Amino acid sequence: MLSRKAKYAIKALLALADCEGDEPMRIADLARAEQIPPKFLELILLGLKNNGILQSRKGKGGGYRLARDPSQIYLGQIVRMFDGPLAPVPCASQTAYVPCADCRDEAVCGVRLAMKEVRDATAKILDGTSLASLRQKVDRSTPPVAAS
Amino acid sequence: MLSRKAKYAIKALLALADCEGDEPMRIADLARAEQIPPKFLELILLGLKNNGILQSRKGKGGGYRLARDPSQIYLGQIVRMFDGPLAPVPCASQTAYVPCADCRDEAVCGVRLAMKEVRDATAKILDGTSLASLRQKVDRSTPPVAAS
DNA sequence: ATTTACTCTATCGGACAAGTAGAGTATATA
DNA sequence: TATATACTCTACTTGTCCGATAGAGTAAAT
Repeated sequence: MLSRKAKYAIKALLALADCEGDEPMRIADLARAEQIPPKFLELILLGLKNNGILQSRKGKGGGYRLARDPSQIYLGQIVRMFDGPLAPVPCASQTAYVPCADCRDEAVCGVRLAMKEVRDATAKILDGTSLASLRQKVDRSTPPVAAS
Repeated sequence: MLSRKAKYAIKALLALADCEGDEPMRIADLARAEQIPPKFLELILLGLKNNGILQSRKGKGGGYRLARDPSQIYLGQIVRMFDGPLAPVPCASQTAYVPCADCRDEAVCGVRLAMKEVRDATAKILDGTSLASLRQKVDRSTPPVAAS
């Protein structure tokens, strides 16, 4: 399950990637646009900043903007930052491997083997999807509508 | 994250699939073999029985056995039974779709789009892996060792 | 009749997610 | 320099759910 934090983070980042103006966006505006509790979003954006994904400016005219190009920000990093490893079980994680206590012989563990497949598939998707490519996908998946 | 319940369930089912003797296995034996708290396993096996995956026999010589052939029991069903839908967000679920409150326009939601990919990949793996095929995979992935 | 083993309900502690509150700090602008 | 603006940070609350345990009850074999 994706946490609200991760979900909100991705939504906010997509919004920031969209408004390509170099002007930073305020927390309050972002919160209103994406229907996120403002104080909660505050926490999330702070986290993103502390992980080098956002830059901030204080004071009047301040706010947040992306620290890198949208094509260089991958969902995998965001999800891991808020929700931890992608693998459904710690013993199947690549980035945060932890053996499990109950497990006679890991090499013969069916759960681990199946979950490793799930992890690999998930990682392939999330580490291969940047804000930029996700935006493109959304555009492409939306059927073109005649201008009204 | 896979819950302990789902994990224990898969391990227990694999053990039951392995000991192909038609004799039922007792909770206590299964618990010992797989390092699972017995009373906890009890709950899990009961759940599996109530979902038609196991059969039970009471009294002396009783215990649990698979209700179907191992090739007809898929991980997807087990995981969903204990952990709910596979999709990381409810709005990306196929079997238990629920729209999310915060979402101006679902058709344009990048989170949903990306998570639908994750769900599809996960479902393809888990709904395509039976106890029997998982067992084969384990056998194949274990490097053949000279008999000692 | 008695032992064995599953059946079911209730309960508990602890962890963690989601959200809130409020004091503090840096910056732009008048 | 004064002041409003807007980010920074810590702490706390509240509720939910997971993992696990306890114990009384029921069915079946011998």
